[in-house]
Amino acid sequence: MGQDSPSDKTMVTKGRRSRTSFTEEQLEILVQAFSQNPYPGYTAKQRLAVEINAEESRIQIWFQNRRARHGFLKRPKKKLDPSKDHASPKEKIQDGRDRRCRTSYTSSQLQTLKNAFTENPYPGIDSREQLAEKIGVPESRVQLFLPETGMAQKDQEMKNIQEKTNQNTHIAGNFEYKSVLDLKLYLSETEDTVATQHVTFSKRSAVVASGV
Amino acid sequence: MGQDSPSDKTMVTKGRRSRTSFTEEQLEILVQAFSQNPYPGYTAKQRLAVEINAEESRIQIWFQNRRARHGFLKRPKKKLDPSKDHASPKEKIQDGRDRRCRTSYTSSQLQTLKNAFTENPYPGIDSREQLAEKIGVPESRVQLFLPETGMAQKDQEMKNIQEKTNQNTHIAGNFEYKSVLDLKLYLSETEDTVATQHVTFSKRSAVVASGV
DNA sequence: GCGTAATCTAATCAACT
DNA sequence: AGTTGATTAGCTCATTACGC
DNA sequence: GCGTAATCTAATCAACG
DNA sequence: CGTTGATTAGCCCATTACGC
Repeated sequence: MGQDSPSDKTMVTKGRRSRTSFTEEQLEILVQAFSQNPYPGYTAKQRLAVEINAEESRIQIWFQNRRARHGFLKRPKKKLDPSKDHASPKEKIQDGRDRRCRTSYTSSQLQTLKNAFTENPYPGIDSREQLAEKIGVPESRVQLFLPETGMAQKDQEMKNIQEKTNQNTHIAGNFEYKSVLDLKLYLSETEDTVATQHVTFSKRSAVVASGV
Repeated sequence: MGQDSPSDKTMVTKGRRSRTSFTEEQLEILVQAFSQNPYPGYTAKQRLAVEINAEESRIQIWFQNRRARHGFLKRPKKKLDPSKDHASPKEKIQDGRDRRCRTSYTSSQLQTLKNAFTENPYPGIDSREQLAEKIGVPESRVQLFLPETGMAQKDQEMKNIQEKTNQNTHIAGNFEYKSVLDLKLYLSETEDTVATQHVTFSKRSAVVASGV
């Protein structure tokens, strides 16, 4: 899905944010911070933002790109380096648990956002800042709002539920079931009597390993 | 749900269509037509509209109000008066089968309508005519569009599906099931062996009458 | 607990040098 | 043309975790 | 066949005489 | 203030029937 006609691309890509260029000193600080922790929390990013005089969202993007391009893929599940110092237990844990506070939108704000979304799902930077000004929300939040929630979400959800309802039937024991959820119920009801069944249960598929 | 504060009512009821007043002769013709057929088809209404020089939608409303207020409730299912003439079989059947052609909306028109709807679910006559002009559709269609389709519909649909998914569990045989659909499957699988079960199956509930 | 904002990865687009 | 900031998709909605 | 525009009823709002 | 045109809801989406 790479090469489309350039016409629709111009629709999509009009008015993007002007490219930020960091100075030498700014980059120095960023690289230094990255080497210490490629996954800074919100406060860390905020601190950096103040330190180098940039928006926090730009720093967010910088870290994302840096992570994607300078190795360091696969975010460590908990802490990847237990050999390091673990002296101050409170100072070290700035890894995952520190993020921007959830912004909650009033219904009128949601209205405005949804309307803007239906009119143009890919607003340029100017439209976004206009919106941000209008509803009193940082532009970075407006930018991230659209894919997150709103109508498209609802459409998708509906489609999924539809498909889930029309899901292929599964076989368990002597019976046929339509929904994985019900299969689970059935198995949990019978697992005392038929204890040797091995069931792999994921969100969307269930496989019965052994027969009755 | 009758008496709310008058404030929101003014929001809802601002800018309604100016009250049409029919002349004596117009009323005479309308009453005459009503006595012949209280449920005129589209062509009949159109004919009347030309005859008395009024919009077809106004005539529609007039007939609705007349039906509601001058007896004649309970629309006959097929034809309520078989004792009458049945000589010309083609001329008589102008009852239900003659209606305005479906207007189909382009996606851009739908966009405009939906946006207008989310901005203001109850537009006044002026907003409606503005919209109608903008998208090239009769105002009467714009007026009727909003409750018909659009977003609200989708919301309702989702809510229903949600409820269907979270339906109460049912008991059949020794097992517990979550979905009525699955209950149906189960029963159909076992109905040879347990043939005396009586099942009432509707869209939303299934009741097992007899035990195993 | 559910809803959903925040966050993430992978891929691509595009401005600047 | 390479570098790198910005944007987009994420397809049985990506994953996580927090506010209400 | 499904999606949905057209149509309907019952109730209420509200302008005009 | 009654008559009557206009509007709104229709609560497990009001019902009907037509276009695609």
